[in-house]
Amino acid sequence: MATIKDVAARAGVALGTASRVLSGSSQTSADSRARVLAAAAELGYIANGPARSLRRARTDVLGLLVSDIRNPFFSELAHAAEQEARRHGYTVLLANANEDAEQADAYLKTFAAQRIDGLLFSPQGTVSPQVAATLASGLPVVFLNRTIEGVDAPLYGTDNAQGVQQVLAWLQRRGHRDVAFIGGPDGISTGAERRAAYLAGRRAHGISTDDRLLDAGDFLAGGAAEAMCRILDRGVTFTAVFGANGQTTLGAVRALRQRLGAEQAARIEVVSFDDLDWFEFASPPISAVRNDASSIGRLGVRGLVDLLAGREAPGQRVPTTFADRSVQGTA
Amino acid sequence: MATIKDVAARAGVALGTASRVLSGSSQTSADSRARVLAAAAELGYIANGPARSLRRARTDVLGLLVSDIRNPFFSELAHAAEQEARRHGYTVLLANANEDAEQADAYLKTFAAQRIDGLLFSPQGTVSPQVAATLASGLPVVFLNRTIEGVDAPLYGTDNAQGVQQVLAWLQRRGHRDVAFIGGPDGISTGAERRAAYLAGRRAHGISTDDRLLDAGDFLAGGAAEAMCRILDRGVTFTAVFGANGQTTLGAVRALRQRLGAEQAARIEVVSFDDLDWFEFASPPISAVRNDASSIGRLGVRGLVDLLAGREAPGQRVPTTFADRSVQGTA
DNA sequence: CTGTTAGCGCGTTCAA
DNA sequence: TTGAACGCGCTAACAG
Repeated sequence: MATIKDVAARAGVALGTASRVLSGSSQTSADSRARVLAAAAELGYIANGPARSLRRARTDVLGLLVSDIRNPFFSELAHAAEQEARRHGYTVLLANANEDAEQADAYLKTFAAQRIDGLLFSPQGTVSPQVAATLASGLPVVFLNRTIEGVDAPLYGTDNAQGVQQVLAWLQRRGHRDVAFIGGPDGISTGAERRAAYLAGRRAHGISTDDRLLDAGDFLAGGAAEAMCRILDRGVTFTAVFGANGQTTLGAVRALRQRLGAEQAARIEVVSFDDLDWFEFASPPISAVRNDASSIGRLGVRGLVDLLAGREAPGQRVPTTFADRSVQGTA
Repeated sequence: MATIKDVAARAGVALGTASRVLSGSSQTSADSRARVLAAAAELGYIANGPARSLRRARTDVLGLLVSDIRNPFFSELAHAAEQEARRHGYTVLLANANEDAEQADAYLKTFAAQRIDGLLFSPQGTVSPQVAATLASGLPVVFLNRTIEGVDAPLYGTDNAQGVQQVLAWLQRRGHRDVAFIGGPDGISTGAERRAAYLAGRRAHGISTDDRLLDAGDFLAGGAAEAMCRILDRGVTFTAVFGANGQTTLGAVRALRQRLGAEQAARIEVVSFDDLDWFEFASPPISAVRNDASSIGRLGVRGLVDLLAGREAPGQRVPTTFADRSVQGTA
């Protein structure tokens, strides 16, 4: 692979001149500029990133640590973040914690070794030693979607309170009184916020405050299905189910159909935080809070870029919209 | 951030000794080993990756370029690949071409700049100049799921012929004669292979050879919906639809329901290459070829690791299974 | 087994 | 504007 030395030799200039042309740092004569560029093109020169990083003490790489890349919310977020980062001249190193604090720690170490310039982080909720070390290191950090209590880093995430309000309003409009709520882990900020907003608002929207209708999973389909089963086992009746994220709703619907059969299950209306492709096909169709992953990813990157440029990054709550798919004439 | 020099000073040994202990290259005395390790722990030393890469002329980073990270098949594949790579001591740099050859080129350039050690590649089908340069550079490459005609690199992918056979057998068992087929781009190897297998096998399975029942999209929901509409517009009747990948099936179902309404659409059976979470909830449920993304990702990484170690990597077709969800008593 | 030293490729400083 | 020289942090080669 050609080095800058090869380029300089071919262009008949000194190494320094070639470097100046290629990294555009200072003025060069039109003549040497042209010759260096031509030589570089002929040789297919691509600067050696590690060498450049070593010298400049920055990598132009941002780390993105998400909790579960198979969750469509995060894969869309990752996609948007990547696009936005590229626009600002950064490469994204994507890591998937797989909802597992140990893996998150391992990746944070990898990020540190790679000397990323900044971190986009969707945390598990716990402050492990590695997380603490990362935060203490002075690395610019932005939280995406989830935050950690007491940590001073801007959060770019969904307006959970607003989303839950939309669900509550919908439940009331649909006349539901007995509603099963399947939340997420309380240690994850989105889980806690959505649960808190639901508990705070249910009475005012005419919804039963019977806590036997409440349970929580792990924000994955499996744990949510178990939670749904526990509620069913308690023998309280309900006419609607509210799943606190997309995977949770998936698990809940699965459990309902398995336990009650498709026909009985279809008598229960389902509403979800997070909108998924197939909700329109469910019977009955599932209404949902649209959680704008793209915007969160994009804004998060912009915030981090601001931080890196020494500017302020205040964080931001992204508004939700509600997709009402309830069928006319039923209630 | 602490350097190896700091560690050596603190441990009271020379730089080289610290390096030997920390990278475990050669034998060191138990004493210096203990002292270096202690010093490193106290300082929270993490080796500078770029510097190490520069010196060793390798990065221990693998590039993974997928065509669409928002496609669940690829997000699962990426997840599995990442896990497997980690087991072998590699970090994965994930890039998303977004089904766009230009973006793919941009990422290949980034990979080259980062000096990745090897590439896992799910190509668009076209050999752009950048793809050609990458292949010509001698970088070890493995294709995942898709290949490029005439390029000599091992492919780890689905056994498309087998999968299509399973669909054909199912269609025959269900007594379908008039089947609409929505394929993918012919330039993508999976699109071409699935289409070829379908065309080759349909007559033997008692399926109409009327080519008005054939169309193709872009392997995304939007293009597939358009293809479905074109078939509907031709006015030929059919009792089943076969979507050549998951997103295609999604688009097809959407189009059917929009054009025919949910009730009429429910009279048409749908079968898919790729299995998605929600197929069990569709009415009627959608049967599907299970496409083992995890295995493909895992095997691909192993193949690339073999290549990097100077061993052979023959490539492999991963067998499919079929999820028959057809409802008893109907046909 | 350990200390010393060269140099990976690059950007930047200092002189000219 | 340009050339020459230095050093980023690390590993490997060599000498002891």
